[in-house]
Amino acid sequence: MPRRTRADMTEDTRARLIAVARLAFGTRGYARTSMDEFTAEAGLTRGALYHHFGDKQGLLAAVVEQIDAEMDARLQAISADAQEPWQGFRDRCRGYLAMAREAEYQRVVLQDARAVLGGAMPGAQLQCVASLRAIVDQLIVAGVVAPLDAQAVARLIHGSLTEASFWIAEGDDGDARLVQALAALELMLQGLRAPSRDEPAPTG
Amino acid sequence: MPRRTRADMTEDTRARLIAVARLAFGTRGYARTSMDEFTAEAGLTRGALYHHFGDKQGLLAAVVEQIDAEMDARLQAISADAQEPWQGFRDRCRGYLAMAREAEYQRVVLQDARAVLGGAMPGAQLQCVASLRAIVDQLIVAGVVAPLDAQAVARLIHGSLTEASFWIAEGDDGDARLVQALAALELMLQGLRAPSRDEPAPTG
DNA sequence: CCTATGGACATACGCCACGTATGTCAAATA
DNA sequence: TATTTGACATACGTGGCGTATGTCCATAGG
Repeated sequence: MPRRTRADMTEDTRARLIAVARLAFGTRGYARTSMDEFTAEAGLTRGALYHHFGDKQGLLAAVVEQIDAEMDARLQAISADAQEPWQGFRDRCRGYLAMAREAEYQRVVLQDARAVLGGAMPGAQLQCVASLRAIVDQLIVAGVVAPLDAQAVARLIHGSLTEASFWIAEGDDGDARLVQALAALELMLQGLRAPSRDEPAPTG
Repeated sequence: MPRRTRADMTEDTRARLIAVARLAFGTRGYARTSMDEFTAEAGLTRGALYHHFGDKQGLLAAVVEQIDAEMDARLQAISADAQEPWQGFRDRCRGYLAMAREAEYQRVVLQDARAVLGGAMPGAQLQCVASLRAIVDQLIVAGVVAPLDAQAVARLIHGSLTEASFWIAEGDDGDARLVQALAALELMLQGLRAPSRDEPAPTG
């Protein structure tokens, strides 16, 4: 077995391409990133790019997939070490709201990916949303959350959190907006809970 | 007073430019719309475009402004003729969820505008969101909604509704997803209501 | 060990599209 | 009627994407 096989070097350049693209897309944005300059920064040419990813969109898809995978792993870690299922769900939502404030995530995943890769990118095709849906499904089966469509709940929550992350990032008042958003989120999530037996159904 | 003054004709071409661009952006999307072809369809050249709107982004901003104004007017009509304040708020949210399913709105406002005009476009700078915030503010003052930050609540709701509109549009099962989304929305909105005196505070 | 094949890139080309600079003509104004 | 201003059209330069073509090296097979 040779020390460095051909497949290894190939995977290296792929990873390097994605890493440099991730940085460029995250800072300059997708449209303002030239494939000539970008590949030069990676020490390659456009030939390597189109060989591996087909076109500019394919590169963006690869970058989004990597960012999404990392985000999902971080969120799974949060919801995993929770004693109560509801707490895991709640903490995961709060964690996502905090993480989605990162400029790279907003720019690449929430802005560019949606426009370039079509409206289906976030939140369909996103591991973050799929995991959230699974958690909601478990909560519904356990009777903690009211009997609703798990997909609908997951998308509603995901949408509110992403939009809130933009709002928080717009403000320059530190974490003041984050606190406000978390308070409002708390009540909206509470509304999803299945009513206990001795609790009267809400009127209106 | 001449029958058709110069300013009238100018406004005509402006309106025609916006109308044709609105159609093109709504069907082909922003990126795939050539300014050469588009202006030709309007019976003009690119000279007229750059004279009135500065650049392609300026044209998109004008189109978004028009679409948003129309949407806001339709929503104001809904929330205006409601006997109870809460009903007006609730119906407005439901109405927006139904309207946001339109392909033109999704494509132009929710997809392209966010990426091209920056992340601040929807929902800041959008009349829809500003009106929703005002309604929430009134409900908070009236004690119907819990004491929260109206901006945060409005953005959370707006985000969930836009995301849900994409999810509904992705499905081909008619209005089944709309019904599911409305059910989940109902509970999330109920969670925002201020607790009445004889009602115990939610635990957890 | 030698050859052939295929994949991993680099190089070169054409095309499209945006923005700008310049020109023209009609309307408003004095 | 002379002048100015604004509403367009025309022409040009530039940048960037995708593709076609070429080259080189690693791996497989005899």
